[in-house]
Amino acid sequence: MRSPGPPTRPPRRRRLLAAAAELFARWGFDKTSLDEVARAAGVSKGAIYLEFPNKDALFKAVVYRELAHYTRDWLQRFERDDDPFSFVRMFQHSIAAINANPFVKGLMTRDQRIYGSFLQRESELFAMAISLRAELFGRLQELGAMRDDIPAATLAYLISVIGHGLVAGAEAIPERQRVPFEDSLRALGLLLDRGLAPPRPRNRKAVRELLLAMVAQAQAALESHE
Amino acid sequence: MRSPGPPTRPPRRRRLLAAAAELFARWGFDKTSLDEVARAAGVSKGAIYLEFPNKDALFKAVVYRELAHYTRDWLQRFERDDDPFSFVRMFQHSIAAINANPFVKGLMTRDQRIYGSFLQRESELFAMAISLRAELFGRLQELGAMRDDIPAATLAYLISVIGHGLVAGAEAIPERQRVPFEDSLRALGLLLDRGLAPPRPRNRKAVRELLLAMVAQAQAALESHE
DNA sequence: CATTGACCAGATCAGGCTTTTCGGTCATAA
DNA sequence: TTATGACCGAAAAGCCTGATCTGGTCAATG
Repeated sequence: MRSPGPPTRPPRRRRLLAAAAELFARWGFDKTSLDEVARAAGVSKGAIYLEFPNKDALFKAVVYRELAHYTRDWLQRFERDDDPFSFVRMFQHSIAAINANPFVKGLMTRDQRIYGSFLQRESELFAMAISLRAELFGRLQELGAMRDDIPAATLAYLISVIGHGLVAGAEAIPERQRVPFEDSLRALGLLLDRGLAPPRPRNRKAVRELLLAMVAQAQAALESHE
Repeated sequence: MRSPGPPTRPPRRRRLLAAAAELFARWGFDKTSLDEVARAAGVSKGAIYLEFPNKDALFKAVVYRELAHYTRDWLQRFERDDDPFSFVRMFQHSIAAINANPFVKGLMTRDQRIYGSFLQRESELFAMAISLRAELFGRLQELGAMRDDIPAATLAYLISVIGHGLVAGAEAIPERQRVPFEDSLRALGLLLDRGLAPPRPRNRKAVRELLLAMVAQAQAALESHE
């Protein structure tokens, strides 16, 4: 028996994904050619088509890979944190992890430079980010860990656009008045900590456990996806 | 004696500003020619240069005019509201008014379609929006109407990028998952209402008065600017 | 003296053409 | 059977040239 997932995960596929991730991150979807990817991965161009049906699929696989990385990053930041649970930390870690990953950041801000023409064709990826968040919030509400007088879907949407503003908006603000990313992140955390808190707080330890479990589960799902 | 402000406010200038506002809003800075503006205003092209030193100045004057309109709009929404004071209302009104004015909305989101090449040259306008907000927040903090454990400047920045996310981010979210603007606005209001509240709330009536006075003052300043 | 609009120079655009690039295929090689 | 890379067609990128547009000026007008 083997761990679940498609038949085999040939190393060639990993090398292709790694090479593609690097090139896509640097040059973007449109300006990265499959010839370059093949060369960087040390295989022939034809080999790409033995692993992926087309360029879009390769790119999407890279994004899934990066989403898994992001989730793992988030999880690690969370676990390293001794605070049992608070929205401050949850969002600080989440948005810091988003900001650290160009693909996830680009996904959130619809960065034309990275996603290029892929943007017009694909919407599944964009939808996923929000529904994952909505699901998480719904669970937190059920658990009494988050205010429930606002629908989870609305909160998920709101947090998404706020995150968008935080990572994209920074560039829209004149340098002189910009606030260091960490400062704005902490301030947002403080804001949400109060803004999202339930009327009477629950067992924070249990919430932390649930949260970690959910994130780990999402990460596993993303990784199996490749 | 005459009300303060530059010497005279010839009607020609008003007509030019009105015509320019309409054309710029429809076609954007780059694709609106001064010939068209002159024709729409019923004056000659040369007359534009008797009022404004160049196209940039005309455009900037239009933006100031629109900022004054926006502030008046905000003020009216506020006054029509019987709730003495709450951040819910304050931000709902503010962002609703922003969203209703293409120039202010475009200023906030750095809309290339309206601001075009003007964007690269100008930063003063962008800076102003934030510093006005920072000043307002500072006063609210002094008055004990807003939490003061976060610097006013940081809060102003944060609210700005959140607003950016709210009006710009909407377009970045797949239709299917989008939440009606009013819903997200109300949710944000609820969030900030708790998130920004001071430890012990003050006289809300007084806060409302102060706020109205400050906004009115800002509006007057903008209007005198033309 | 206030106002006009013909005029200018520089930038932009249109379009027709050639060259290059690139996703995807498949006969061939190992 | 697995993997390669030369090859294909379509699309994009350059490129050139002439036409057009447009911000800004200023002699002429009333």
